[in-house]
Amino acid sequence: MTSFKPDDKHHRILEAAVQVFARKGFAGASIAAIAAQAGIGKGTVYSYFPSKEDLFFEVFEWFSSSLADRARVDAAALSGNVADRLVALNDSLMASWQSMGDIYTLVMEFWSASAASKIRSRFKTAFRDSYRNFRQLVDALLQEGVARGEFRQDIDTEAVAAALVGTWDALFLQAWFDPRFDPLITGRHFLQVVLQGLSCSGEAK
Amino acid sequence: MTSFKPDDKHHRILEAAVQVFARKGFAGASIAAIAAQAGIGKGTVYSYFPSKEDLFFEVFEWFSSSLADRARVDAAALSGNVADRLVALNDSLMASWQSMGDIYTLVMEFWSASAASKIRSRFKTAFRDSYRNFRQLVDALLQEGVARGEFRQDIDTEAVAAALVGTWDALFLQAWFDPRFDPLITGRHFLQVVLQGLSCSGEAK
Amino acid sequence: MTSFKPDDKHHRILEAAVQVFARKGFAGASIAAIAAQAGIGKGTVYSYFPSKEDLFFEVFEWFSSSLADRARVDAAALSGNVADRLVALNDSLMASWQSMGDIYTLVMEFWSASAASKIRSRFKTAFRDSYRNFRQLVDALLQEGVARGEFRQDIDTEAVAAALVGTWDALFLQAWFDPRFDPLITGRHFLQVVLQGLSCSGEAK
Amino acid sequence: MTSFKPDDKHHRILEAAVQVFARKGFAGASIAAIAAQAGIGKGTVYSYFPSKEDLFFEVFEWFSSSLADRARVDAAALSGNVADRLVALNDSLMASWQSMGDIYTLVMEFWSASAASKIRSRFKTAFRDSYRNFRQLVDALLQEGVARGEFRQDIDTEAVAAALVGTWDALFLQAWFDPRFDPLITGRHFLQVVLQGLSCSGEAK
DNA sequence: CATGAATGAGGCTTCATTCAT
DNA sequence: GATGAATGAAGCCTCATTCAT
Repeated sequence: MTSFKPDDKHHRILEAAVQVFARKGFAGASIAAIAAQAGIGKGTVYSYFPSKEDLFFEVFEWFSSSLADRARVDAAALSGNVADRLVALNDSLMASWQSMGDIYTLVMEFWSASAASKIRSRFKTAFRDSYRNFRQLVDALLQEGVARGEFRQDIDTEAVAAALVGTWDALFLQAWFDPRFDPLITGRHFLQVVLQGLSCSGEAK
Repeated sequence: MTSFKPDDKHHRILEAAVQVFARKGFAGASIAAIAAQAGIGKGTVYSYFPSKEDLFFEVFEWFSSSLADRARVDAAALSGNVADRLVALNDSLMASWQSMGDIYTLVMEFWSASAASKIRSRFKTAFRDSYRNFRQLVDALLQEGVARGEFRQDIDTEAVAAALVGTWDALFLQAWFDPRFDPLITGRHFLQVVLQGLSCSGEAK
Repeated sequence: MTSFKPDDKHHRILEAAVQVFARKGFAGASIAAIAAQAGIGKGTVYSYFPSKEDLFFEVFEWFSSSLADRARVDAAALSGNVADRLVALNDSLMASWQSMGDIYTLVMEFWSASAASKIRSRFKTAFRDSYRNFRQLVDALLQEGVARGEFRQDIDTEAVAAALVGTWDALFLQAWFDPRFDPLITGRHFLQVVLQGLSCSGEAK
Repeated sequence: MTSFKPDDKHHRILEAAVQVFARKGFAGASIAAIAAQAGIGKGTVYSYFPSKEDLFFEVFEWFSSSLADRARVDAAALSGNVADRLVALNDSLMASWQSMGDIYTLVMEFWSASAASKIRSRFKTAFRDSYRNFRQLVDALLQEGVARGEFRQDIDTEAVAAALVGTWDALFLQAWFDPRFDPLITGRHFLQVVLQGLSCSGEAK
């Protein structure tokens, strides 16, 4: 997950920061700990990052773009049936989160930072854009489904895209709190219902 | 939203803490600021709460049980059609979040606290239980729908309940990041699709 | 050891203070703890004692005069042989300390207070007088021994008195640090040597 | 008395701590005051000592080992006559204490710390060992005196050693309380009596 | 009189950041 | 460049003391 040119100091620090921020949270992580984890001196961190918050923000950017890349690749990977591609996206995302292991806690730290850190507006903007992008990606998929006649014409693809994106987020959140909870299967089962709703022109309500 | 008997000191402090934690986050909030907001001396806080973390946790408990109460009431309010009740729940939840205003950021602080604070396990457990309860509440609704013949027999109600709960969470989160985003309408539109999927027995996939 | 008219509030507080100061030291003892131990309200302490330090000083005075009374009684009790009376005094003092149990730590707190508390000069003066009195008491005994012909004429009774007083103090101190150390027996054996030195006109040095 | 390599920060802080603890006591001394006395920042203290209590304990260790070294040297210095060496030890100890000046109050703080501080057991153990060592040192001297025929065979050298050690402690304590009191002369005069008692085989009691 | 709620000064400790080496 | 020693602001928390009830 975290792979850089191993000798690049900037990356070494970033990798270390990922670990330490994930383990201790933003407030609990000390520059000293990050430097130690990176195997360098405290002062060196400041030659590469202007402040602890900037370092944290770069961790966020790296994290966020890693995920976006992954999703983009997944969405493009399959062709043909849109429904299958959505299921594949579900599986891939859940697996992706699962593979992050301890790093997942970073997400919660990012949320918190966007709510209350000194540079919250930077986080908020980035989060907003990141969500917009992801929604667009899913929206494009859905529209393709509509175009291909897989889905009904009258659906609000933007709304469904937003909701699906959110559901994936939230399923993994619940899974993080609850070891008994299986987000992948839950996601799949739910997706079946949604796909049903997308395709059949029923009289629900 | 935050209304207590105005002369009860414990409540005064809790109210102040809600404001300050929401504005500054857990780490950024100082006991001094909370005391000032409550119009009392710093030391007084400590005759009502053993520590900053305990105070924060009580804020969480208050917040979390307020929401749970609200949801329970909403779910029970209407009778008859389950689909309508789910829509009502959607509307009520979104309105409820919306009415919280700045206080919403607390949720993100709670998530962060459950990831990295010194009392994270308390938060994790409470969150887990809180999600379980909410899922059960929605699950019960869905099962009622199945029993009443509104929904198909073969759906995984638990999965759908979990996903819906998550979707509501996540829609509001996205709305918080993005002023252009309307969670209530988005939620309704998505819900229509889901309800469609729940009711019509199609051949999606 | 600590016996007062049980319904006298002043004494109740003093008794409680003895316990708490002994257990926690001056700095570690809180007025709240003392009040609780006395079974009264915090504020009440201040109707009887102007400040924590004054309360502590009264504890000191009580302690110190209790000991002085005891010593005076012991010294007067026996008549006849001065040597025997010194041995009896040794035994009585050591038993007296021993019977104090946990309260002994107060002595160390008093020393500390006389070195560094805000009212150190009060403590110093009181300690000085208390030592002077005790030295005089022992000196009088020794002089009686000289007068009775039990001891040699050429001894510096004041020096011996001071040293004996100090030895008793210090033996018990060592015993407090070291459970293997028996101050009573050690005191007796040493006293035999001293009595020997007091009586026989030898050519040592 | 307190002399270290002047440029070693660890020692600079220790020296400053000695002064401030002696002047204000453990509870009354603030890290800020110690840092100021050392001419450094508050935070620097914590890169050399983990806590105020640890710093205090190191002051104790320094103090205690300084004294022990001194005593050991003194005891070894003279050879020949044991009686003379005991007198020399008396003189040296008293002079040693006297030269400490204000620093003497540390002893009382140490006692207090061993009675009631949070790390009392560390102090108690250290004190116990320190007393044991000093008693052994004096005991060895006395046994040499017995072996050389200077002293009688039937004396309890351990008891006499313990008592002498205590007497020296206590004489200086009395002197600290009472400016009129001369511990050196008092100690010498008393020692004459003890030496008499050690040497002449009399019939006292 | 007795109480205990309220206070705020004060102290330990942490840690982001700087800067001389 | 890299380092880590030094700093001091900032924050949690305790507790002696006051005072309204």
